[in-house]
Amino acid sequence: MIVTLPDGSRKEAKAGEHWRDFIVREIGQGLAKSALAVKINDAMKDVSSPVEEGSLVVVTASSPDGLDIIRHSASHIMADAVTQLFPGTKVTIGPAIENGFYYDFDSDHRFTAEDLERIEAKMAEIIKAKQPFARAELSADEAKRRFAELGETYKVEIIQDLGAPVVSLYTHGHFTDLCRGPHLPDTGFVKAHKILSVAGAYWRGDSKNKMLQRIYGTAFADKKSLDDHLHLLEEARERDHRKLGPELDLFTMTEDIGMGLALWTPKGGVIRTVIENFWRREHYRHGYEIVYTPHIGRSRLWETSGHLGFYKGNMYSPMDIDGEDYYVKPMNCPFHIEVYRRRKWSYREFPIRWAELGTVYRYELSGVLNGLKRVRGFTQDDAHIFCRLDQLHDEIARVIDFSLFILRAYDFEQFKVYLSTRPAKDFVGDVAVWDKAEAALDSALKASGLPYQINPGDGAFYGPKIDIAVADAIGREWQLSTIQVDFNLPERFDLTYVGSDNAEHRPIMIHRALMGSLERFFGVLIEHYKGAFPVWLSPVQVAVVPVSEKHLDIAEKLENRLKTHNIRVLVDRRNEKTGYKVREWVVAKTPYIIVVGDKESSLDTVSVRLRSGEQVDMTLAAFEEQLDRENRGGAYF
RNA sequence: GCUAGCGUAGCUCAAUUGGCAGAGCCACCGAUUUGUAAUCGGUAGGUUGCGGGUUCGAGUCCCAUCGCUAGCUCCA
Repeated sequence: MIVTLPDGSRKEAKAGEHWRDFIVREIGQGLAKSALAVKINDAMKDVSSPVEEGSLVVVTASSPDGLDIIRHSASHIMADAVTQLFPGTKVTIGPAIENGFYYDFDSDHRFTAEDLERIEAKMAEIIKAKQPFARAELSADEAKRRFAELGETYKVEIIQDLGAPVVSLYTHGHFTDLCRGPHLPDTGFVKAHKILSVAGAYWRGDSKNKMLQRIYGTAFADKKSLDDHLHLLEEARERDHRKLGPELDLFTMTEDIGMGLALWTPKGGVIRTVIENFWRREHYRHGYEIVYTPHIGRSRLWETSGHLGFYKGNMYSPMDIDGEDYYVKPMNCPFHIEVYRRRKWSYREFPIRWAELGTVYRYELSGVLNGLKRVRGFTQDDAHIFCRLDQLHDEIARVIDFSLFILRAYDFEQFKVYLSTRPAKDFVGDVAVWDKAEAALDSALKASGLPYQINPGDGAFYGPKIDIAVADAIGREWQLSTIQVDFNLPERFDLTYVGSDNAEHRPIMIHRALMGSLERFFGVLIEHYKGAFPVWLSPVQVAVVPVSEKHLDIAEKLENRLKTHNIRVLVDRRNEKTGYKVREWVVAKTPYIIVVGDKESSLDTVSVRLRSGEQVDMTLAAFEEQLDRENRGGAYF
């Protein structure tokens, strides 16, 4: 029996022996010890499973596959611990997930924070005992009988639904679970684990089913990786825009206004003003025109657009105006289309690019609302491009470039791009047009030089789309830009243009948003910058702290001088000690704090305190030059 | 929407088994004239989210409601 290793070497395996023995003999003791599982012909198997012919990859903790196995095994260990500590608990499913694992339990007992600690400790015992994971295969009927005897009704249901004649069970210690595997050689391979939280989850994710208790945990190959991960969680907590936003007085939400509706405070307003001005300036520069449209429209509009058919669940009830139903807009597109429909268009005028910071309202389930990241009222940095099919490639390429330009301005450096293609069924438009559009998106992406991933069948029913996600300062991914081709609305609204052949043709529409929504983008920015906005975005760029009342004159002189540079500068006139005032501006994450006293009477040099806490004396001229640069010339305020 | 947890002054938090709602910061007033992360003293601030109920007595227990937080298939 021939086994091919990743380096291409071919080894002889003895029929009947287990992978562990093979690895010890043919590869080495070291790898045998760190082997968590094997991947034979791309199928994951236990190290204790019999050898097979094919190409072998030994899975260790350093691979994502290995980490998944550690976590999956950890979820079994957790289920073991929970059933030991809380007899009568029914187990359901417990997969490895992106940053850990979970297991869903059905129990009359409500798991508390203290319970989680006990579970974690019990798991440590099981891990210390190095109990081997043993695989057994048996008939589905036999397995059903065994789980039924144990009262594990969910397992019986799962086996039923699987419909497979034979299923596999994994046992460690006295705990047996239905599982596809593979698993670690023994429980001791879980080197670091942590139980994180508990929350409700419906059986099979269906709200009609019973609510189970889902316990989340994570596991790693070593203590340091776990600690790093916990630090990341802590870091995320510190950056949380829901904490920083009100703390830095950037935005607020009130019970009286309603959930999911944000208020931008004056300081947040400064940031938004800069973001919007930058956006407007760059849109004009990039060949867009800006339009403004109202917040409501007659039901007839939304019938034509199809929103009342397929989007009604996200729209608010209509209001009656003179006996007519009007709807608050959940999207801007029908309005831009009406702008288009006001007259005839020639192919010579294409492409047409219309942008709007359009405020929309969408019903979202109360439970999914989340700070600024998921709200019910928000402003999209929306635009619609009307073009011909042959212009699609260039237009998409331009939008991608533009998107990256905008996002890079906010210090996002890493991007992930997703191309979603035609759904298998339930789509509008010709397949041939879809194919051409997808080819255009694909080649535009290739031209951008960005790596991208194709999500087959994930496109909207009306056209393929490109989504761009950024990685923030701590590596979390946020999908911001979306570029969607639309074959549907031009059809529904019977949009036309006159071609060179003097005949009428159907334009293609592109919907796109670069930041997504200003609210969500702001939330992401707060976390990305940890509230320490770069100078051009900072609400207060320079705080001038006079040492005493005697120095108010010189402070105001400095203030006026900086104002001529369009700098947002404030003099702290309060009757407090210097240290007190400095502290407050530091806490507010002000980029520059300048203390002025007797030493600065001439203002030739100023004493500048940087965010780092470093204090530098520099000439006023040099400081102004630096500010101008960092403030992008004050062009956006 | 559903499940669980949580709502005390603008903020951060106290308040024994049900037994007089309190502190610091912030704000305001006064003193102080200050040199790079908190000067001192005083004053004000509350129908304990809102509404019911149990009780001699409710921040505490019960019901309802509003809001916040976590989660609600990444399928054995």
